[in-house]
Amino acid sequence: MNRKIAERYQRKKAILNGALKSYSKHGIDGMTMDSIASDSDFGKATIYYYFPSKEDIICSLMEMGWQELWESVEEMVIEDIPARKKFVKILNQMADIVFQNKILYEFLFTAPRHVAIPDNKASWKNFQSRTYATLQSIVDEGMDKGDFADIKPELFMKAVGGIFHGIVFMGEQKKLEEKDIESLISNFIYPS
Amino acid sequence: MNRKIAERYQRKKAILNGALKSYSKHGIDGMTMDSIASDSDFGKATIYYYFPSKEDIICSLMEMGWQELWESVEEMVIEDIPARKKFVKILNQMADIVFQNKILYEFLFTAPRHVAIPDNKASWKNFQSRTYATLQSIVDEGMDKGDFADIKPELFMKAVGGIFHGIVFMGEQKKLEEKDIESLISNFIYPS
DNA sequence: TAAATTTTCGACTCACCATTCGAAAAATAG
DNA sequence: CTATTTTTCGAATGGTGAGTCGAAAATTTA
Repeated sequence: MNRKIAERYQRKKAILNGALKSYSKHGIDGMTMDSIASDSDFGKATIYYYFPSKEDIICSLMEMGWQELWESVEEMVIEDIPARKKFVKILNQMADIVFQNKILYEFLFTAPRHVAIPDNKASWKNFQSRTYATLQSIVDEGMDKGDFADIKPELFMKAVGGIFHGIVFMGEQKKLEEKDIESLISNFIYPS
Repeated sequence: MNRKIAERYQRKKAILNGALKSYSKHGIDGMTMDSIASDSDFGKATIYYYFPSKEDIICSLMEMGWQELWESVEEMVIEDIPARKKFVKILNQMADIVFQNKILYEFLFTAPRHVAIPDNKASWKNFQSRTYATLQSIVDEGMDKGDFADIKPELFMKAVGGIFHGIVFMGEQKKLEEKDIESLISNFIYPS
C-alpha cells in the first residue's frame, strides 16, 4: 500500500522530467502537453491522470527548484559570520545548485516571463520570497555595519539579481569559478 | 502625391500606437491582431493592408525603440571626457529616454522573451548591437585606464544590463533620480 | 479466478488567433 | 461624371494546443 504511493510519486517525477526534457529540446513554446507526453513516454491523457493541468506541471517544477534553493539558504543563514562574507557564500552556494541542474533553473528563471500563473496557485512563491527576504535581511544587516555601500536596498537587491543572473547564465562556462563571484560581488559591492 | 505617402506613414504610426496601447492594456499575450485593430480603430484586415504580419508590427516597434536609443548613444560617444564619466552619462541619458516612453521600452525589453523572431527579420538588432558594442568599448577603454574594476568585460556588461534593467523598471518611481544612478553605478563600478 | 480498482491511451472537442477572401466604400484621375 | 485605384472591412479559413471522453489493459482484492 506504501509502494503504490511511492510508484505514483515516481511517475509524477518521470512526467516532470519529461517536461524538462521537452523544455530543453524545444524551448518553452515547444513544451506542449503532447511533447511532454512523448518525452516522458506516457500517453497524453495519462499526464492528466497525474496532473490536473499544464499549469500544475509548471508549478511543480517551479516549486521543486525554489524549495531546493531556499533550503540551501536556510541552512547557511544561522552561521555566525560577517554579513558580507555570508552573502557571498550564499550566492556561491546558490550558483552551485543552479549549475547542478541548469535546465531546471533556466526554466525557473525563464518560465515566469512566458506564462502567467494566478497568485493563489503559485505555490513556489513562498520559497522564493523567503529566499529573497533572507538575502535582503543579510544586506540590511551588512549595511548597518557598513559592509555594503549605502544605497536603497531594493535597488541593491535588483542589481544583485541582475548580477546573479548574469553570472549564472553567462555563455559557455560549465562551472562558475569562485573568482568570478569574488571579483564581481566583492569588487562591486564593497563601498568605494 | 507626397501627402499620400505622409498619410500612409501616419496610419502605420497609428497602428503601431494601437499595438502599444493594446500591449499596455492587456499585456503581451492580449496583444492580438483583433485587439490591435480595435485599439487603433481600424478593421483587422486593414492592419494587414499596412503590415504583412504581426511579426512585422513587433519588429517595427523594436526598431523604433532601439534606433532612438542608439542615436542618443551615438551623439555622446565622441565627447572627450573620461570613460567612467561618459559611461554614467550615457546610462543616464538612456534611462531618460526610457522614461519618456515607458510602455514602448517595457515592450522592448519584454517582447524578445515572448516571441521568437527569425534573425533575418530582426532588423532592430543592428541598433541593439551597435549600442552594446559602443558601451562595451567605453568599458574596455575605462578598464585600461583603471576606471573600472578589473573583471571579465562580458560579465561586467551583463551585470550592468541587470543593474540598468533594475533601475529603469524599479517599482513606482515616475522619474529616475540622478542620485540613484550615481549611487549605484558610482559605488558599484568604482574599483575598491 | 472473478469482480473491483487503478492506470493507460489515442481520438475528439473546443477555443483561440494569425492570416486570407471577396466585396464594398472612398478617394483620385481622366 | 465615369473609370480606376486605394483603402476599408467583417466574415471565413486553417492550424495549433489544452483539456475531455470512453473504453481498454493492467493490477489488486476477495
